[in-house]
Amino acid sequence: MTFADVVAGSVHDAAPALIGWTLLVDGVGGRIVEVEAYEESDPASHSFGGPRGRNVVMFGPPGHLYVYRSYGIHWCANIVCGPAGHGSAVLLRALEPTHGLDTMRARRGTTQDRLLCAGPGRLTQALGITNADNGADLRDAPFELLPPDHPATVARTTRIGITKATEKEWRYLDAESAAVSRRAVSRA
DNA sequence: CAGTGGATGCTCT
DNA sequence: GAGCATCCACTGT
Repeated sequence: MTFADVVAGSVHDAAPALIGWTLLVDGVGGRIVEVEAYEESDPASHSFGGPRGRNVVMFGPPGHLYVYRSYGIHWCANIVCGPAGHGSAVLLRALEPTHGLDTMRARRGTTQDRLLCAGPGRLTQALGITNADNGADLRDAPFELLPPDHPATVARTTRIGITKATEKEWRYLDAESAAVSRRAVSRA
């Protein structure tokens, strides 16, 4: 199963299948341990209501990056999934840091390795992903995607930080990783 | 530990 | 002008 095959499928198949892949930007990054799925029919999704403004990348080909600014401060990164034109994407919420730890510590200004990539805003800061990467093809440099070296135990919960469609269990995480932004058991 | 509020910019399902 | 797919510093137990 190549990365292109994974992201070409339905976002609901692609999201859990992406857990365990390693994402690197210029050789810096880690193992994907937490994602959320968004699609066009989903009121919580930026693609809800069709292609307009910032969301046009979500309706493009799969395997590209969709980057947006969150709360005026942070960048958040998504991988476009599904057949082109479907407006679905997977939000990257947490990585387990494996490559270029010193670079990530410097960018994040912290020595707390547990929080280096635990959260969508932290992750983009650690990898140096910004608006300039919006629409980039993840098959091209400086990006690299490496397949899982061991199978992950994938857990499923409701999504974090949204106010619409909060009942959908479209958040997927590695149940055994300590690098996730919030544990599977912590429920409101 | 938990809970609260400020920072900050883009979109307007 | 309001609301937001967030994070951090601060407060009070």
